[in-house]
Amino acid sequence: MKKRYLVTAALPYANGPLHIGHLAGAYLPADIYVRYLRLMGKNVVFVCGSDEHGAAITVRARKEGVTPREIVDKYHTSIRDTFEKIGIAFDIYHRTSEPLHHQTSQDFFRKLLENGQFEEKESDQYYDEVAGQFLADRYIIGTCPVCANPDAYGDQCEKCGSTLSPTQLINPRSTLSGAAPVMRPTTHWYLKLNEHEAWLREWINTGKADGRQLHNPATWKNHVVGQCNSWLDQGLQPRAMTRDLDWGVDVPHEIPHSEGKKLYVWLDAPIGYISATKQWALDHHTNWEPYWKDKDTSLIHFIGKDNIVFHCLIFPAILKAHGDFILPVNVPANQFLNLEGNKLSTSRNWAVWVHEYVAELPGREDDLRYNMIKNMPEQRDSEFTWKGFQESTNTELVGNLAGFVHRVLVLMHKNYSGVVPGIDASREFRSGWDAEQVGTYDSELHRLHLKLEEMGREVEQFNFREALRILMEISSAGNALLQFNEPWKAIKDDPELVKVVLNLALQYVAALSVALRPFLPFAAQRLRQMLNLPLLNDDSALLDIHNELAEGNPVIRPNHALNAAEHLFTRIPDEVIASQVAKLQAAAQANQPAAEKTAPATYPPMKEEIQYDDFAKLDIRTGTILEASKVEKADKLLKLTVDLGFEKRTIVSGIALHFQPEEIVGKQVLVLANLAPRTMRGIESQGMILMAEDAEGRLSFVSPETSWPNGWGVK
RNA sequence: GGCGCGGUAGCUCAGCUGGUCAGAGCGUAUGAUUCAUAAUCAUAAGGUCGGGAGUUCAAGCCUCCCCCGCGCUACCA
Repeated sequence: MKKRYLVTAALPYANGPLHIGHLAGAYLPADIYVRYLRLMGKNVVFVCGSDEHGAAITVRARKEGVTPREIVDKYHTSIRDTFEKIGIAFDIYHRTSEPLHHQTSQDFFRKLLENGQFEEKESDQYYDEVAGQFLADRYIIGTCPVCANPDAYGDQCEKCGSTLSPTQLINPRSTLSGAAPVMRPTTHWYLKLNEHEAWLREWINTGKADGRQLHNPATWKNHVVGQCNSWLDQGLQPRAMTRDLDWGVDVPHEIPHSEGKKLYVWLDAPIGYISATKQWALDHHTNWEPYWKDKDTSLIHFIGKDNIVFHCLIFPAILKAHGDFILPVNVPANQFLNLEGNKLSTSRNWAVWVHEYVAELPGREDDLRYNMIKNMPEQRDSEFTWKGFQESTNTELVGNLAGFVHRVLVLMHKNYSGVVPGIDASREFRSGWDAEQVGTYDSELHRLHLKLEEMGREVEQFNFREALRILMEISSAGNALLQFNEPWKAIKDDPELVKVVLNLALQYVAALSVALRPFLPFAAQRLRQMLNLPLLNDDSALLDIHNELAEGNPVIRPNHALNAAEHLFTRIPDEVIASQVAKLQAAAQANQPAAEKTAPATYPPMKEEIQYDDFAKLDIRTGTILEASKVEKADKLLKLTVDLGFEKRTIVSGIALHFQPEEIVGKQVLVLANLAPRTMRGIESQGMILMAEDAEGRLSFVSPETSWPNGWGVK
């Protein structure tokens, strides 16, 4: 067992609020894990913070007519408060705009440079000649090559979610000036990731690095290892660690060619974990370094699956390249959470926003946490539905758990005025775990202990759904214990039985008041209050219970006075669910027409003026498609044979997503006939078919109005 | 097209290196019960473990082919 733990949760990007997908993906599992470790008396630091740099934030700022600073301040505050309200208990929630972070990142850059980890390379990037600056991917918009959305960004299309590069965009234009950008050379520092490939492969697959066993790869999730190997097998390439950005951490100024260059996200965001730890250490007058550099520290990154490669390959490479840092022992990435059958989408407003949830359903933080843990996407994508949320709350939390707690407390007050009775330990009764079995107080306490241990093992293996299920089993067994022994009847003629049974049931409740804290921290405190036990802080309360149970001691001693019974959870009425569903749909619909309305307004800008001679260079001919077939191994390409009258041409055209080969045979088309041949997928294309494209990205052939002879010119 | 991860009872999901692995929770049905928020407890339902072929004494779990979902990636003049 390691001496200390450092747990990180992915830094939220400060250009929008938090939704339930973020929660289920990274923050909730991290929070459960950390709270559990604390209850077990472990030394653990849990860090997170806002990722506040990058072009998306400046784009948003310009759109809203404010400064980037105002954007990140707004969302940093909102996200931080939302985490607090939903009970995510970071030791520190830092931010990457802090000077401490800038220094930390720059120091990393200097160290990597010093270690010879970079190569300076020139590449061509889009440049806006009107605005006079290089364009971040996010500053370039154009038509998405996948879904034909005319307003896709250079890094991603928000309509279809495709990851893009600016050169893939059709008709790219600058968001700064509207001008068509031009390619221009620029210099950047590239991390020689290729040199790290070999050890990364070994480390990922065997857990060994530099001959030392650092982790057991069998404990890593399949999809994490799989995704890494997929990358490794394709060969790691040097990756640019700097960009031409205007909002971020400067490349240290003393370094030549650093003007205008910022550290790219790889050398910015993950280092935020380190600067957060530094700030935490400053605040607590302690040293941050053991948490990042001591072999006896377990470093664990909680992230969503979109972050696997960053955290399992690139960041470890950076840490190793630096030289002094430890590597993560696990990166338990979750998959994605869907909402009511569709992917969560910030831009389409298909989401449950956490800040709205906590405002609209106050006091129901744990209801949400419970349902999200129950459906946590641990191994595969999973689904949140309002109906399911209502069901899990009403049946499992209210019916099973709160019902159990309430009936125990009520029976305690009815029979013993709320004072825990002493018991006859030799008295036998029917076990709540099995109606056929006879149990004693000691044997049943022992069984409780085993269950708690079982739960703990699951948490340690990041199986949070299973861990929570085991706790609910304790509640069910408690209910069964009451059911089988019927204390409400036995009180008349067998009072000793009632004492044992109720005392035992109360031990279950008391154990749950601690064990539930990682999952349902608010309910756990309510329960403590009801039991008249001290509220939990982050001491080793669960470890203490383990120790007591191991000795055969109860969790609550006789003569302890309980507080009044209350409802731990309340039912969610149908109206609440109906209004949430309606709200979700209204938001989605409001968003739909808006997209259509704005679309026609964004015609591609006019290209620069040309002379007749330029036009005259184009040799456009009429032709007829004779044959058409799909190109092997290409989704978008059709191989066409076109009759130009005087000859037949083979033309490869990227229209396969729009037309079936059969339906276009015989079609009359216009062909740009003197375009230089180009080979695609091994086929030489001898020309280009002219197509019209609309705002939706639909394509139409451009043809003569009526049947027309092949091979004649167009002017 | 390539690669990765998935496709298990109505729903949401567990099933590690092949041999009590055919499971859990919810929903449903029937019965029991009334201390408890129309809560609880018991029992049941017969799911060809995406489809097909193969390896093996034995396969959700291994191999091959195919289909579907998600992610990454290639092609788009």
